[in-house]
Amino acid sequence: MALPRDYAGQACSLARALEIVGERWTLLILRDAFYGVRRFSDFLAHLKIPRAVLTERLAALVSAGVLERVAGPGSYDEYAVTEKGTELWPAVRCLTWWGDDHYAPGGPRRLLHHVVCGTEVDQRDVCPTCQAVIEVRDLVISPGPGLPKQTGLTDVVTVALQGPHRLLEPLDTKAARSVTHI
Amino acid sequence: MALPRDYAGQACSLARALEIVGERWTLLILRDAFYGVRRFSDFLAHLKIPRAVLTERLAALVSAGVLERVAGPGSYDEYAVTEKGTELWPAVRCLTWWGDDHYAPGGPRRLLHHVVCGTEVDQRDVCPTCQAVIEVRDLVISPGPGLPKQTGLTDVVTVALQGPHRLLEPLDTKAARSVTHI
DNA sequence: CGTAGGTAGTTCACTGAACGAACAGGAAAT
DNA sequence: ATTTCCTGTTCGTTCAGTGAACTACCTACG
Repeated sequence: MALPRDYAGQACSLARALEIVGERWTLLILRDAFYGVRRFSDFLAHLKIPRAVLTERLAALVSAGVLERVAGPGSYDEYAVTEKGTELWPAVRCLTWWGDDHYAPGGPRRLLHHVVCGTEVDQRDVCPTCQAVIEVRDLVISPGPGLPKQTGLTDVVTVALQGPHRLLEPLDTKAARSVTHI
Repeated sequence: MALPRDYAGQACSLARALEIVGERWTLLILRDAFYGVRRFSDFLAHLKIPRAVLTERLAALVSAGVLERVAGPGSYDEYAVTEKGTELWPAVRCLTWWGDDHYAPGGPRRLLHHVVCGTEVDQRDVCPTCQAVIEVRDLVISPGPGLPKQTGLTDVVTVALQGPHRLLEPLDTKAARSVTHI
């Protein structure tokens, strides 16, 4: 979306929000973070984003408190979604839903189920079975009917998301990496 | 957000959606359209956006079917939100809510009430009183506690939004204009 | 060890979009 | 008839995005 310039003079909370997540690539980075991507190289491989832009966007998101830089299992840092960041999930979900409705002729590319009961959730993150609002961590994402098969993408994130995966749970990109080498 | 370039190769509905509404200014234009702005000059005055950019964004939104160009009361065309466009309301609302939560220390800048019962609505467009999902047209927006008073902005849209206003109802910018001339 | 390769950046030249001011043609107001 | 308003278009400048090359550090393996 938007460019790094601010929307000066707009007495509007939407403008404030867009100053944080409105720039090109930013929401896609955040979506990947919800999917469990945590490493610089994994964002890079999955999004095919210029390295300099990824560096800048991650720094901006950390600075805004949407992501935080934490020590990973190895000696490399990882980027994790903060509480403030998880509160952006509804926005990501709404936009994705709209895209599915209008630009996914084969049906949704990804499905979301409630982890405790397995029910597919509605557009408002309310579980039809449990009648309760679902936490982001209690959502499981899995490939949907509209997801193109075998598109030649072999990056570790794409491979790791071939199966169901709980949101915000770090992807096991190490395992996915070994799969691609077979 | 983003720039006019597409997010090629992303098998993701979020990327599709961002190709439509992810560019800089686009969501702010759409927000104004929900507020009832319909004329080129009113978007221009309220957003302080370069004319060439506004021309291009409006054309892109019309081309995408989010807005449609209709004959206005005078001899000038107006831009109206389509059904496809109204389906983007949840995304606009989610982002605005997040901005209010984190960047509006004085409370929400705008309040939303259900037109049939007057109840303030929750984050999911569900009316706590009616227990039903609310249509966009049934929402009334009014100035909230966090809205800065008397910021020197005298554009017709800002003036027209000083009072409560039903979403998608065309703003009476003519009346607002005469007010500013007093 | 030592080397080869992976990781997380930085730098740089090129391209393209955003910006703001000036200009243009038709409609409205007086 | 003249002026002002409205909806654009044009144009030069500025600035961000792009992709390739380069750097420094860390890890794995023989």
